[in-house]
Amino acid sequence: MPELPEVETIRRQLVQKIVGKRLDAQPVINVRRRGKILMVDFDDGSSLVFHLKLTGQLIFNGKPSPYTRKVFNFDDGSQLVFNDARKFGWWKKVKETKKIEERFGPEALKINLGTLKALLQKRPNSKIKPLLMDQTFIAGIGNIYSDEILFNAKVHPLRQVKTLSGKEIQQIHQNIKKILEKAIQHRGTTEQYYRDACGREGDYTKYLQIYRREGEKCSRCGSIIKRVKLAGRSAHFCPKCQKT
DNA sequence: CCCGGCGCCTGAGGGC
DNA sequence: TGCCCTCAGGCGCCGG
Repeated sequence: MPELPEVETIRRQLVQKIVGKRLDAQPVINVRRRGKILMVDFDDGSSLVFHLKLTGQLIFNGKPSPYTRKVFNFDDGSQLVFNDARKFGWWKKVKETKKIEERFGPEALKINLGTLKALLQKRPNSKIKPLLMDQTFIAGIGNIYSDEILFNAKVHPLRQVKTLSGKEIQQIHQNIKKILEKAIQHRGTTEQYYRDACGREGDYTKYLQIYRREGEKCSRCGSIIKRVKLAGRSAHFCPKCQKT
């Protein structure tokens, strides 16, 4: 599932590959990201906006497959191929991205501790995991990285925000940065479908401590990792390291 | 405010 | 081997 690190990986690669090229006679001037959204900007202020959702791929000069939904052709003969097995992903051309960007909370990698604390104070009764995944609260974190962040911060995914100590909030804040940055360095996590813009799998998969490890031993204390469902999503945690 | 459930879609994996 | 069933999951929307 492409979350912030995966989309950022694709963004960085596409900046190198498509800026300066023309799509339908229009020059690409930049490739930006907001949360999990990717935006290809043109010189007239318009943009092509993508959301990869669960199984979307954006592969530069990728080979068309049965899952290919759209091929964007550049003036030099190169192509950007959009694949999506589950068809949840979307793209659209917009005159400007302002309205789309406004819907998101602060960028997960840019938020400072004070801002995070202030935002959390407004939602005292929320459970921490769904809140971290709420894109209007903080932008970029999904199911995989929220599990990893909370495991590393030693906070149970169902903890109510108002029960969190200052130290725990600080740990959450530090691990948001630490984990997302490390995941970017390893070009993200490939569960099944994710590929970077070069068609390669992400290497962060081997660093996952908790996600999809139900029944395995916690790397810190050896307890058996558990999984709970909340609102149709799974949360993985160590029952000993991450207390309710 | 907060939560749960549904629908979108289809591959994967388990049971038999 | 192969068929059928269930599940996962981001997100918008709705209802309690």
